[in-house]
Amino acid sequence: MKQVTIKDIARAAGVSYSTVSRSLSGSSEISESTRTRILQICKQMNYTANAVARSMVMKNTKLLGMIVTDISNPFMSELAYYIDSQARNRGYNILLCNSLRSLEQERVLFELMISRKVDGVILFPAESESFHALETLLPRIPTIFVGENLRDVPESYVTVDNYRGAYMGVEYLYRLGHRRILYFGKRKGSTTHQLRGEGYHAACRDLGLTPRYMNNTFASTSIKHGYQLAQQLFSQPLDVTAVFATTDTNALGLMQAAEEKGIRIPEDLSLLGFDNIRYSGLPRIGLTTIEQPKKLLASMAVDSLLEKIENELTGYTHRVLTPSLVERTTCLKLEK
Amino acid sequence: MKQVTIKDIARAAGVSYSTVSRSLSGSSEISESTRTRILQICKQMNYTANAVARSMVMKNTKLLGMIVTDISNPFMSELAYYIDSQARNRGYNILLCNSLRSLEQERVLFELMISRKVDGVILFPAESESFHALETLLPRIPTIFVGENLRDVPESYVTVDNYRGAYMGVEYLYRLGHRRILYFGKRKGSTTHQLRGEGYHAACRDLGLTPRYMNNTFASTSIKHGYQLAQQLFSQPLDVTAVFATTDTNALGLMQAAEEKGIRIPEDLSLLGFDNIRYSGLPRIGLTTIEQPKKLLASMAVDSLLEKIENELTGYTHRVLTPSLVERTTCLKLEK
DNA sequence: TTGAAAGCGCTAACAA
DNA sequence: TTGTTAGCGCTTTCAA
Repeated sequence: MKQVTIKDIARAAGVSYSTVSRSLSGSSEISESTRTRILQICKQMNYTANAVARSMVMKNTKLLGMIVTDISNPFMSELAYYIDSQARNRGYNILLCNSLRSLEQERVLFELMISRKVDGVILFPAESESFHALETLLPRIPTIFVGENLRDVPESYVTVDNYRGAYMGVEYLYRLGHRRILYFGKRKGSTTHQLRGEGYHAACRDLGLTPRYMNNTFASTSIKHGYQLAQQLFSQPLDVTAVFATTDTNALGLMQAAEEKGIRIPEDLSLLGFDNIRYSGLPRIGLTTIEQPKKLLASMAVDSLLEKIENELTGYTHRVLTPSLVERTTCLKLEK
Repeated sequence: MKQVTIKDIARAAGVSYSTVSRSLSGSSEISESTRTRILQICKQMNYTANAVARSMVMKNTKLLGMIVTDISNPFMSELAYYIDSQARNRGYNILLCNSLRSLEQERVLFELMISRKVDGVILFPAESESFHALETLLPRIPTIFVGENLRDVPESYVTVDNYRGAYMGVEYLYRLGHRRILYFGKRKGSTTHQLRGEGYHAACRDLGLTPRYMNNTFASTSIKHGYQLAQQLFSQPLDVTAVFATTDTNALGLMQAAEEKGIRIPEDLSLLGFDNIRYSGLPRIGLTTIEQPKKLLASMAVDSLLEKIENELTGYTHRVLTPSLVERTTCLKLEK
């Protein structure tokens, strides 16, 4: 598996290795004849440029670090797909890591990215504290936060307008005739979820409804935790007609608990989610939900980051996209 | 963002840079006193080793290329999660790419991996032809194929015993009393699916059943294609009591079509899948299926690959794991 | 125990 | 248009 280098090509072609380099880089002043001749020899000798060596001198790697909390989460993996394709179009590849929602892991990984000299990092923050935990490291490498509102934090991010999304959700349920709407799974430690809660609250206020919460005491909004939380909810009589779940995964957990309790959705209880993960569109599930535009989120993340990298931009940008409602079958219109 | 290098540290410490290098690499002969002194200075000056430069001289990158067909596919993303965690434990990181099931893309990506000097590649083949398409490139970099039987191909792979899994599935349905079992979604161009088909066929033969096929004419076994295929199936009277779908995603598509047609699962029709993707365990879905042990598959893939890399092993290994049945709610026991 | 120096494969400034 | 040379940041002989 001996590596064919530029020198071997130079020797074979009887030229200096800068000539070979020039032929390969396409640009530069060089005669068309030697150029094609050398390219031919490269092909014959099975030469493949060494990207590591090039990185060394070019001072870039054409690599983007992507730190997700968990790639097996459908929201992340869908975003990851779009990010990869967008990045590749622009000549970059993705170095993938999972932080497991641990601030400590996240920090280790971020340092790894610095060490590996990636050109930039796309970060799905482990928590709302991620910014502060990484603050000293951030100036060392262009970074964009994705999917989490960071409020007034001085670093770039792209996210959905969670406040607005929640507000829209309540309005929708209101229009269907619902007046007693529970906000299910409100979770601490995430600005995203805080904003969703605030949007819900504001809509209730504006529409004259009484806000009702069922807080999530668990660390995450997984299906399992939604299920456990819903078991608590269903252990006493229901006094609401609709539930607005803070995430689709939480909603799915609730659905499962409802099934077991014989509570029919939407006949007995309407259910609205948030995120529109792929699961939600599945047959038999058909979860009505507030959608995060994942493809757009991904391409904005890549664009913003590359803008920073390629134009050596300092400062930061905040991009906030408007979510939309995806109507499926879990919300019932109440007859008067 | 000026980069602090080993030279800066050396200058600050008043030693040569080989001394600094030795302090960092941990090993080597060096006095404990200077070692700690230098480490201190590194910390003070915020030094982070340049992994690219190290790769240059060490002739390894501690990077594993991972080429998947589509990371948003739940089977892949789950496997990717385990692979990352396993690789990281062993000091490697993952370079992620999506081939989109295109042989041509796959080849481009494989060459990219060579160029980037990853230490090895984990490949989820685009097709059964992947091996031949990459054959000339394979000797240049340690590679392991994952999730696809390649039969007698002289390259390492780890996969599940698809033949056996399908056989087990038929046996299970037989035990429940089913005698007319349709194999749904048989697809060309993939050894995996061919083997599943053969397992089904063999089981039918051994149990005295008549094999019945509904072939997949589409390129993939997605939910959507399963749905379309099932629409065809349901356009004429059903003469089977159970359907064995070639993948869970296909089964999910069929489920949707059944729902629309008013065909109840499992009351009117039993349904068995293959893969056990996460979707399948969801409430309301509860798909009974043949499970691929994803965590095990992932760790075997990493282990086999690292063995090849670190021991500079030549030759190849084939590892075939036995799948297992996961019983949920889509298969009905027929009363005599 | 430490330092000097070569070299990994490449690009680019400068000369010819 | 081409060749010569320095150097990217690091590890590792070899010598002191």
